[in-house]
Amino acid sequence: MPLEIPEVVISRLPVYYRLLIRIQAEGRTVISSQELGDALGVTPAQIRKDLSYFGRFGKQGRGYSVQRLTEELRTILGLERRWKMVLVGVGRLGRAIASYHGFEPQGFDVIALYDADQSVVGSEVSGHIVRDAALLESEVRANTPEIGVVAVPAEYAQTVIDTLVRGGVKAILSYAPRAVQVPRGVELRQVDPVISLQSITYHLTQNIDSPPN
Amino acid sequence: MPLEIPEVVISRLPVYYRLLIRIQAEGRTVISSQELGDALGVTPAQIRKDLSYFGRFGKQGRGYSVQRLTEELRTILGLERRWKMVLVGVGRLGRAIASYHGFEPQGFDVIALYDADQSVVGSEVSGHIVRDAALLESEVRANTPEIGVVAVPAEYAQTVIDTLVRGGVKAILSYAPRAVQVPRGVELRQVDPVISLQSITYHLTQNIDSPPN
DNA sequence: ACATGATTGTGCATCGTTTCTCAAACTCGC
DNA sequence: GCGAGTTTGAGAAACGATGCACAATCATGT
Repeated sequence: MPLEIPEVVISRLPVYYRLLIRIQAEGRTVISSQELGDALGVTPAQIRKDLSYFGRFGKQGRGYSVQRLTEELRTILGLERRWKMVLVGVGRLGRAIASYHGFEPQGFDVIALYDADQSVVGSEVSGHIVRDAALLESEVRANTPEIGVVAVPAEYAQTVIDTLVRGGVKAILSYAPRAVQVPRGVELRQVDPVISLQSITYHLTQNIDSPPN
Repeated sequence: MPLEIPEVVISRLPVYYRLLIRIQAEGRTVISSQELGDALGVTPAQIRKDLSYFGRFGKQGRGYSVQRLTEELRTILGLERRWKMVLVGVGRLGRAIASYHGFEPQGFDVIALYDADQSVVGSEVSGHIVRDAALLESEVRANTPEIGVVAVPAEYAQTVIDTLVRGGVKAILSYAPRAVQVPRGVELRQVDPVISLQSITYHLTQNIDSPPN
């Protein structure tokens, strides 16, 4: 809390956390920064420095207790509690997100689905009755989900995000294929495979028969 | 080609590109780095510096020709051609990816689907007959897709990626929820909404009643 | 033709991140 | 209990990215 922690550091913690969960499941009880680094393809120094922002969790000559470190990261990341999410947009993509089974085991619950299309409002999707997007702001205000997941067409994304923020949501996970803005104090993450692919193709285009150095 | 371009710069180009496509659709013909920066929430200097790695595309006193800049970025990013992808894993997630309509308009074609589960091999998914994952390496070698998309369970992801790489794929887009490694010369991008959410919750946990400064 | 105003491209300073390094602390075997 | 071997935590150096600031250039209107 005293020191300002770099955002890059925060973004790596979930990666460490997930690896530790797996290592724990494999039955290991102690692990060194060297081994962690090998498994992730990063330097051991980076892992030690990242962790040192939050405390002294290791033991010289020995390494880190897998259980202890897992618990520390869980606390640091706020993963000891469950988080409520609302999903806006139940088209093709929204339905896939709604039926994705990877959120719930990690503590993220989709509590409601919204769409502006009256022909899907009222229908059932993944165990939820789709609600009218016109109710979004007031219901967000009432039910206080922490996170809004946006899976609407690009042209509506900014408006939906503005509405979620007005309703009091403090974080947005956007799947919409366009740049959007959020006010200070609201967290934004964008999931966009096409953007990822388009930086891949830059490299594929360069390496026309120039092998790795 | 002479100078080494920072990876962060490359990763921003697709974002600029997409914005420019939209601006072009809106009918604008010229735009300044100031306006681009405003629309993306970054400084104009960053945009100018990023673009200056590749050439001098702007005009003092005027800005950038939207059409010219769009074309330049398309060339730089290698988006003038189409790219072949194979998708491995046609479970819940794989099916969603296979039926995602956002790849094809951007030049990315899924040419084949693979799965190791014999009960889905041979069935039709999104217009493709699912092929046996045992054939993956040889068929990749024969059909030379540039990109492998991986949507298999975490425990198989590394093996599948190794197979794709042996087959000659030069880039991997992994949706598997675990850290994986690729050899030098192979591009890797990971799509992982849960990891994104877990860095969000760090911030939500911090801001317990401490308003934005 | 010239003055005014706008905007680029880039050198440089600043800021942020990563890696190196090593003293201190610990383990383990004998 | 001691010595050899490990490994952490953190200061400092090295490296990398960002933003400032301004000369150079261009557009526009008079």
